[in-house]
Amino acid sequence: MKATFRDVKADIMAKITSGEWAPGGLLPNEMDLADNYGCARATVNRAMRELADEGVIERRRKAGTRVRQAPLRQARFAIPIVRAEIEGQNAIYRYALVKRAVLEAPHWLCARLQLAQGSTVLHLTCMHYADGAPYQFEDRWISLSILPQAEAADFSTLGPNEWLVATVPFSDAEIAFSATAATSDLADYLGCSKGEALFTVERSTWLKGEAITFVRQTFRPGHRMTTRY
Amino acid sequence: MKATFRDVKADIMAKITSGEWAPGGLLPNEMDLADNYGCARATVNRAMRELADEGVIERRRKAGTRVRQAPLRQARFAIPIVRAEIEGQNAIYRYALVKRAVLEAPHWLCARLQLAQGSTVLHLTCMHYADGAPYQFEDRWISLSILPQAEAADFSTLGPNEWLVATVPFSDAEIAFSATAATSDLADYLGCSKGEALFTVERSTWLKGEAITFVRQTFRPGHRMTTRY
DNA sequence: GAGTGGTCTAGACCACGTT
DNA sequence: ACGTGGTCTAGACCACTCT
Repeated sequence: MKATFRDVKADIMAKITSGEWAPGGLLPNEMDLADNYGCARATVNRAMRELADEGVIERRRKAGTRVRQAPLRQARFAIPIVRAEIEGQNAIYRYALVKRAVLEAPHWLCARLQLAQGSTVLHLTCMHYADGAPYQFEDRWISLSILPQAEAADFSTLGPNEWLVATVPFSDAEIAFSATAATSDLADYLGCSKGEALFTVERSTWLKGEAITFVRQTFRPGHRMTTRY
Repeated sequence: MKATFRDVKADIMAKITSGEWAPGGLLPNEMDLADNYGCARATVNRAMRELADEGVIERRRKAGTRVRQAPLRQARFAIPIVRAEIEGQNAIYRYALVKRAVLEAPHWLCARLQLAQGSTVLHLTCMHYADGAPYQFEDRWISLSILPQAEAADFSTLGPNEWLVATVPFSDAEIAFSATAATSDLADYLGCSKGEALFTVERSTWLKGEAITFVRQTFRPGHRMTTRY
């Protein structure tokens, strides 16, 4: 009758959902729980650490472990490459480069990315299609001071999204979701009416504190981003 | 000079970002790494397990550990209570119950929640204000077969959001983000123009497989949901 | 069959924060 | 000062899966 850390986790969770351990309530310490479950303290520790990560309980040295008053509800989102997202829906993916320009970073971009005024950036606008229908409009800005090789890259067949993931696989990012009304340009590209409500994702990316890229992705009308938790 | 699991994690991460261990590449096994770092295998194991959780590496018994080809980019979102969200911005929160009705669940709701046809539900519509200005419109449906006590609850001062979190603290949920155009009703409640683009969150919640509630939260124009990862 | 990661143990020491 | 969680160790056995 040896308990695994999953058993312990499930049992603690059950005692919380059943109300036996109420929000704000103090749980037994790790040693006592280990005795009760007949397992090592490390096993209880792992179970409780994961529950704390998930926002179910709160742990403080000396003060002990408590059930969170307002359980942290949190969701995890996969941030997919557009190609993978479309192909995952069994649709045919097509990519097109709309515009490419090298220019001095506009002020709003410098502010967003904490980029030095006067930096040179690569500005790309692209379209992504699913089964021939407009799927996403991508407005991409890449810092050429950090990624000078982007200027030589061929974005006519490979999207900047994929190029960046291959070139700078790991980075810090800030992501924002919102709803925006279609401008007439966007309406043309996405084949919708001007003013329609469009789901928008904006992402700023840094590598070791240096700004890499900013992107605004605007989806066709009706797009939904979904997850479970 | 013994390495902690954080040291090991950071060093592995550095070797990956520097390109020493390329995407798809095989990493040394846990025993060898433990020897190199001069620590126990369990320490290496924890470091690598966390990196695997974060989507940086992929581990398979016997096949070993590899750097992910396409690193899983994932973001975590806190799903806040509206009150906390508003008060966190140092704004004054105000809540108002707009409508309350007990009725038979409409078909679309039964489909969404896998709810039995003919179930009785409580339908609430509410407004949330920040510093007196419309912030969010809440369209809430609660299953009375699972939560009969909701019928007696007083939602005139406490929002269903908070009541539910207190009553059913833990549950499974599906969440979807999208953009919708303001109907004339919504425009009136949120003080915006009809047709404006509004950020919308829909959430369906189950407890042990039983449908509890469905909610559609529509935010005032310009609302952004932000996170880092 | 054999090599890898997955997990558990019993013990130890440490860091932190409450008291 | 003291009790709690945080982490590490050295060893062990197991589960999976590749060959």
